[in-house]
Amino acid sequence: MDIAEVAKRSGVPASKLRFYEEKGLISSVGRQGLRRVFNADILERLALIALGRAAGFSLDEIAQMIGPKGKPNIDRELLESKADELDRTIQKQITMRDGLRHAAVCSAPSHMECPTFRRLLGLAAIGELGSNSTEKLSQKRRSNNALQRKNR
Amino acid sequence: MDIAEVAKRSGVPASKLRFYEEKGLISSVGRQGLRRVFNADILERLALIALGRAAGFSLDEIAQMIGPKGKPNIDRELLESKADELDRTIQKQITMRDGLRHAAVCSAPSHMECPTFRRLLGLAAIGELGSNSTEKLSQKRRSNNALQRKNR
DNA sequence: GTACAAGTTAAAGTCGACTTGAGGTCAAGA
DNA sequence: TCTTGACCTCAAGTCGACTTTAACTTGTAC
Repeated sequence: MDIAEVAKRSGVPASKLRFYEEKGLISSVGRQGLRRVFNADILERLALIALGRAAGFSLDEIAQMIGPKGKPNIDRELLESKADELDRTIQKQITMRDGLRHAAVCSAPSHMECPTFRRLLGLAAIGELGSNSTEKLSQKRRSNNALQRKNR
Repeated sequence: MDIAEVAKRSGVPASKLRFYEEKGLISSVGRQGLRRVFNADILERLALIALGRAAGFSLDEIAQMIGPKGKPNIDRELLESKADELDRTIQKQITMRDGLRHAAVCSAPSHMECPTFRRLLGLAAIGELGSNSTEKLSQKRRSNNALQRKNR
């Protein structure tokens, strides 16, 4: 298959395929002249990548998990910790969803007078909703970078 | 209160406060020399902003909702549609979480041989997990921008 | 009265995941 | 033979939400 065929079959734009190849997430079996030639199993691999993204993994994490080629070595511990993270996110979102739902039908003259809304506001104020561990990580990475820049 | 005080009380860094002011999300009551002076109600406003962010609103959306000053005019329809969106996200995440959880304990020799995992893979392949309406919107905005650039 | 910590601005940088653009190569069809 | 049009590479741009940096200005404590 050439890149256009893969794009069509998978719904993934060619630019993204090239990008993924550059990142080492996928690879072509060879070239016909300049043109990449892909094996059919690329489709499953792309699905795997999409799944990883949907689960909240970064491309780098996915690259680690599925390796440069062959069958993925997915660590069960990693899966569980991602599931846990997802679960925490879900709980927060449920809180938010219910809060929003209530606020939408609440009879209080202004949202500010609704106790439910105010409780939510309180949670938001102490950072109890928002920012999960992934975000904190990239936050940390950022400051580490800053630190390293400083120490040079 | 000066900016440091607000930062301390709210946990929001001064740089973010200046940024929010620039964006019109908050405003200081005046200046002492160069220095911004904030009224105490800034704290509630910041909580409101944090809440909006946690609910998945962009800063621009929040700006629209809470207006340049005074009490927010939050549209109930908007709240409901955000709640619905959140709900769809939650459903997908529950699917993912359960899938991950299962994969983590699945006895199949490789994840690829596990029907549950493969079902998930199938969903990912057709884009059924991933990308919610918000992402699609910014996607659309991006292409609109590209279009406009082209048409200039 | 002077040093200095803490404020100020405007511009540039960061992060991840891509997309876009410019300029080049090449096989196939008219 | 010549022209497309699909592919190629590499660099630069995009998006949102901030942070960082550089170059000032000030209120305040000594």
